[in-house]
Amino acid sequence: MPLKHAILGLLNYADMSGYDIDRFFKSSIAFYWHAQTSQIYKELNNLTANHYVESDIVYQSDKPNKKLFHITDEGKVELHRWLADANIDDIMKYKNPLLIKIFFSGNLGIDQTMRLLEKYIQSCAQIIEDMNADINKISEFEAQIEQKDESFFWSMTMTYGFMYYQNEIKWANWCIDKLKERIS
Amino acid sequence: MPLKHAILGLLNYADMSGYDIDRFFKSSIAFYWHAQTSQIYKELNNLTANHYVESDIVYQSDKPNKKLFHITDEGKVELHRWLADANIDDIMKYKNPLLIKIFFSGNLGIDQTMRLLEKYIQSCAQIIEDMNADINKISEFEAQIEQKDESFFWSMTMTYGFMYYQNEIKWANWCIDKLKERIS
DNA sequence: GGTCCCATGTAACAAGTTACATGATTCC
DNA sequence: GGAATCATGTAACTTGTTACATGGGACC
Repeated sequence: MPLKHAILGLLNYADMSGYDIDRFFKSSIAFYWHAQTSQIYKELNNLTANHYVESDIVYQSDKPNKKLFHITDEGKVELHRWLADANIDDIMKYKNPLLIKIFFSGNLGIDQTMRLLEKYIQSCAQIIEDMNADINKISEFEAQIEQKDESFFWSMTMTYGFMYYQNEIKWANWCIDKLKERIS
Repeated sequence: MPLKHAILGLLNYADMSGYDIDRFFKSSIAFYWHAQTSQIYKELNNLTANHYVESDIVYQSDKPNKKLFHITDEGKVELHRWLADANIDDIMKYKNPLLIKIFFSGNLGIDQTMRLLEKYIQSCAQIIEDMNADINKISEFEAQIEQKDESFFWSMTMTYGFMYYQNEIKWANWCIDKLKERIS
C-alpha cells in the first residue's frame, strides 16, 4: 500500500516519469521507504489499470522519449482516503531483520556480533551524513511544485531520520560496551 | 529470509509445533518481527521441503494431536551461515509506512495529522507496557531450553525495544508541539 | 451452551526481490 | 571509445496478506 500511495502523493505534487519517481525513491525518501526500479514501473502499471494515473508520451530530441504520468481525480480521491485513514494497525506491524539476528546471536561469537554492530553503526552514520547532504534538496523540490507549505511536513520526516539513526547508534554502542564487559 | 531463519533459530533452542512458533511470534518477538499464522505454517512446509527441519506427529489425548518440528543438521548449517553473514544491505532497506504518510500530510489537515500522531504515541506506549509485562517471559523461556546464556542477547533486543519506542514517542511529541505552534 | 485454548492448514492475491534486457544521448 | 545520465521495462520467484475453513477438549 505505501508504495502505491507514495507514488500518488508524488504525482499529486507534479507530473513525473517513472524515471523521475525512481530517482526520488533513490534520494530523500529512501530513508523511509526503499523501492526497486522494477517495482515502481510495475506499480505504475497497476495504478494505470486502476485509473488512478494516466500517462502521455513526451518526445524529446536531446534525451530518450519518456512517459509522463499525471494523477487523475479518482487517484486524488484514493490518495486522500488513504491519508485520512487513521488506522495504525499496518503502521505497528514492525519488522527489524537486525533485531532477529541479534536475538539469535548467542549461537555466534561475541566478536562476530560486535563486528556486525560496528558495521551497522557505520552504515547509520553514513545515512546521517547523506541526510545532511540532502537537506537542501527539500527547498529545491519545493521550488518545483505549486504547494509552498509542504516543507513543514518534510522537516518532520527529516527530524525523524536524524532522531532514529542517532538512537540506533546509541543502542548499538551500548550493546558493544556490554559485549566488551563480557570478554574481559 | 528473516522469518525462515527465526524459525530455524527457535527450533535450534527447542522442538516446537507450528502453534508454539506462532504463539512465540505473537508474544515477545512480535516487537521485532510480525508474522501471520498462515505464513508460519507455509514457511514450515518450505523448510521441510529444503530438509532444514523435520516433524513427527505427537498424539495427545487431552489436546488435539500436533506436529512437532525439529531442526536437522542441514538446518543448523543454514542457520549459522545466515548468522555469520555480516552483510547488512538487507538490514538497511528501511521501510516506515508512518513516515510516508507524514511526508504527504500537507494534503491533510493539521488536526488530522495530530490525531494520527497521538494515536501512534498511544500505541507505542502500549507496546512499552506490553514489553514490561513480557520481561519475565525471558527467564521462563530460558528455563525451557538448554542454553543458559541466551538472555544476554535477548536483553539487547529488549533494550532496543524500549529505546526505539521511547524515541518514537519523543519524536511524535516534538511534531505535535510544532503543529500546535502552527495553529496558534 | 458459550468461550477460550489448542491445533493446522488452503486459496487467492498483493507486494517485493533478483536478474535480465535494451537503447538513446552527452560529455570527456 | 567509454562512462554517465536518461529512460523503460519483463520474467521468474519469494515473501507476505487476507479470507476462509475446520474441529477437538477444557472450563464455567
